[in-house]
Amino acid sequence: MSEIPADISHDQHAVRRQKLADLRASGTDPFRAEIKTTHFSGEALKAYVDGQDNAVAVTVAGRLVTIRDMGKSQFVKVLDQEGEIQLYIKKDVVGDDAYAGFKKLDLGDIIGAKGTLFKTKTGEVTVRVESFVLLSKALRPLPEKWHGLADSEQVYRQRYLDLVVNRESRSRLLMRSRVVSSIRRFLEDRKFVEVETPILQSVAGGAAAKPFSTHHNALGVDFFLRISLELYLKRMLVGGLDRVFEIGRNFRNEGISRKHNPEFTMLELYQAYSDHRGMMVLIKEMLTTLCRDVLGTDKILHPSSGQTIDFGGPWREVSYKDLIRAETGDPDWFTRSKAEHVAAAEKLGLKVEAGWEDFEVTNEIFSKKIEPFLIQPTFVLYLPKELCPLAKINRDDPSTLDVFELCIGGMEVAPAYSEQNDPDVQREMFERQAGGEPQSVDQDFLLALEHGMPPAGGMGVGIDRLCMLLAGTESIRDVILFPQLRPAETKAADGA
RNA sequence: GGCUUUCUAGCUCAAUGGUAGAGCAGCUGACUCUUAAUCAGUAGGUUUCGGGUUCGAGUCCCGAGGGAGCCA
Repeated sequence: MSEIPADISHDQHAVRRQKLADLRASGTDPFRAEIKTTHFSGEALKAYVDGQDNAVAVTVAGRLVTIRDMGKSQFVKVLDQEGEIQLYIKKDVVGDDAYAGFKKLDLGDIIGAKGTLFKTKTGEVTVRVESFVLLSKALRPLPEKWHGLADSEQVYRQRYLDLVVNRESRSRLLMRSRVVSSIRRFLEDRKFVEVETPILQSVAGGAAAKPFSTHHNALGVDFFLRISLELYLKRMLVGGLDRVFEIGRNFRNEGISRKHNPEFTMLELYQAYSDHRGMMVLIKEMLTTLCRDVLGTDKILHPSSGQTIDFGGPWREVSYKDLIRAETGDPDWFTRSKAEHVAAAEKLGLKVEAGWEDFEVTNEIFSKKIEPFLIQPTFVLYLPKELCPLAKINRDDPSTLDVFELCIGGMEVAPAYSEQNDPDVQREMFERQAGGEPQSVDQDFLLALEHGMPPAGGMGVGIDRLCMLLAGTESIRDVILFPQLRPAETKAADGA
């Protein structure tokens, strides 16, 4: 009994599996071929000498993303790390058998090709292929070539498809790599030393946030994933590393939104014998350098406000208190009672939670009515002392701290402090914040401070948000390769 | 967590409560400088899942799941 073979022509996966089986039957393993490339696509395009067709030999490799078949010749494009390059395959150059093999290739296959560079009549530098090899068979089709991949869920869950098919995603995510490497270069040029500190911590300190918890089996103890880098980097200052930084992942067990991913990347840096004023100079230099490195300009468009953010000019400096006074129209705001603050906040249309402290009511005005409108780079100086237990108290106004928060594009991009290094004051501030939960005070850090930490300026920069600014995007998911999603049942790969 | 919205072919999208369609991709064929190549032909669906209303549901209702946005 023979079955009528099923028509698989509509099923691209089945068609490709059949091609794979045919290749294997003919003795080639389409996953084992080797090639020595000589150029990335971008390098090859640059290697062409104008007017001298077929003078330069190249071997390139990449994923087949476009096929234009004209019978006895075809133009195709392959994509590699640097972008696309066009290949031209002619039957009478590669020979009948090879050409027939080329016709069997599918979009998505990874191939290598050897040939010489020439310019087509429309002026595109192209490889005239002399030989090629299939390096890896793609068993699944690529998304549509013109519209790309639009379904945001698939974009995030199958980011590799997004990267192949959506040019903007690709350049945005590659930009992030350049941001990080530009920052590293900037800091290393200024003698900052990069270190790595623990992610598993028994006290998750340095910020106010809910941590993730986990368990170490052999030690039989619970750990938290770090919520900031701060306390361990300051131990480095105690240890005599005067300029340190770390670029690393923090984890906060809170909601997920356009602006929040549970794991995100922070740069934190500490510089002995500096202070918050020194940090202002440093961050301005760093961000202008970064803009020039990555974008080649000082000015970037901020889409939601329509404004052009200018990193090049002087940056505004204003105190927290002045901003609040201006927003509320009340010059005596900071002498008024909590009840008066609550009433005024509600008048501004804000919801005030029952359990809030006085400073939280005021800060709600800052976060809802002021911060979102600070589009141009703005140093907000001298925040109320309740907002951070790790900074030095200001001498002239002991209700405030020697700190700033750099706001750009309506977001907090970089908080910086004159770091608290008095162990007694630090202990007091920790204990007040801990509110009687002794286990949440990092005693080991306080011990380190008692050994003496040099006066220092310190700063944190949210890398994700910085990238959002530079990329002109409104969603943190656009600058994170694999943003956190709810686990979904994925379509299993078949084992046919 | 709440509200709003969305889920249709591999992908991008259509379809008054009345026979589920198109473009790209696929398949067959033509074409030796194409640029979303072109031309001719052809196949492809558990409309996310489970219930319900109805003579009849992709469409209306209820529930579940995933995504997005707003709020917390």
